[in-house]
Amino acid sequence: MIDPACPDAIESVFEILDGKWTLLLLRDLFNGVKRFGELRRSLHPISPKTLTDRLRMLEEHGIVTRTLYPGVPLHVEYELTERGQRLQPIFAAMRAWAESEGTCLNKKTAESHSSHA
Amino acid sequence: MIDPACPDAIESVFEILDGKWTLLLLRDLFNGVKRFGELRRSLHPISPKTLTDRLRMLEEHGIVTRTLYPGVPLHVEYELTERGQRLQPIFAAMRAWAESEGTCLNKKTAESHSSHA
DNA sequence: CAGCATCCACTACGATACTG
DNA sequence: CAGTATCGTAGTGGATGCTG
Repeated sequence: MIDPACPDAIESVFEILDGKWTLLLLRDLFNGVKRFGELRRSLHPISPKTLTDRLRMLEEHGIVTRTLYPGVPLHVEYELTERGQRLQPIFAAMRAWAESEGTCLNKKTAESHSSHA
Repeated sequence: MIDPACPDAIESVFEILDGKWTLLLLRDLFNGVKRFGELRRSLHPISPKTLTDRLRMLEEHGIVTRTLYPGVPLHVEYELTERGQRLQPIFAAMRAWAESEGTCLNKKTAESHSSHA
């Protein structure tokens, strides 16, 4: 049953989590304050454009805060808000499911060979 | 910290939930067995192509089963597997988050000044 | 009824180069 | 360091028409 007052609450949440690097990005931020370059290295082949896009989107949704420390060289820190921290149960539920299903579910569950990444 | 044995479990789950109508589709299926046309009407402006795509994807992931009842006219039923049913806690977590944040989070959080939470 | 085939529009993402 | 600007590409979803 869906709360009538909030019919597509789930979609709203999903909207926040959507995007190619969002989950990994949040995972990093759950571990504490991070700098732009730090995230970039951690997410490895992510482009600066995409990383910025994700960060801005999360900012708009009130999930992360951006803090600029003036000076040269630049220093910017990203940190989860309280609201962002509260997303953790969702991650926990996802992880729990994946683990309970065993085998980490290979991306190609129903096939023997993979062709899509 | 992430389970080292399953580093991107969350991504795997997200991969299943991804796609434009997946969440609403699953929401419908949580309510019981559904027929193609039934889902199509419920998801309203969804195209048959997309609905089929989602259904097939979920089938491949072992989330739903497709049952064909031969005869004319055709009769096909879709139903969640046990594996699919176990996704519910994830939905519950998402819904809980959205509701705890109040206001169902309008898609345009940052547009107007929603200083009141 | 329950799809499949085809074409098309859109947009998300990546690569690259440049700037305060 | 932390981005922005621009461009190109690939994938994703929609519209439509046809079929078992």
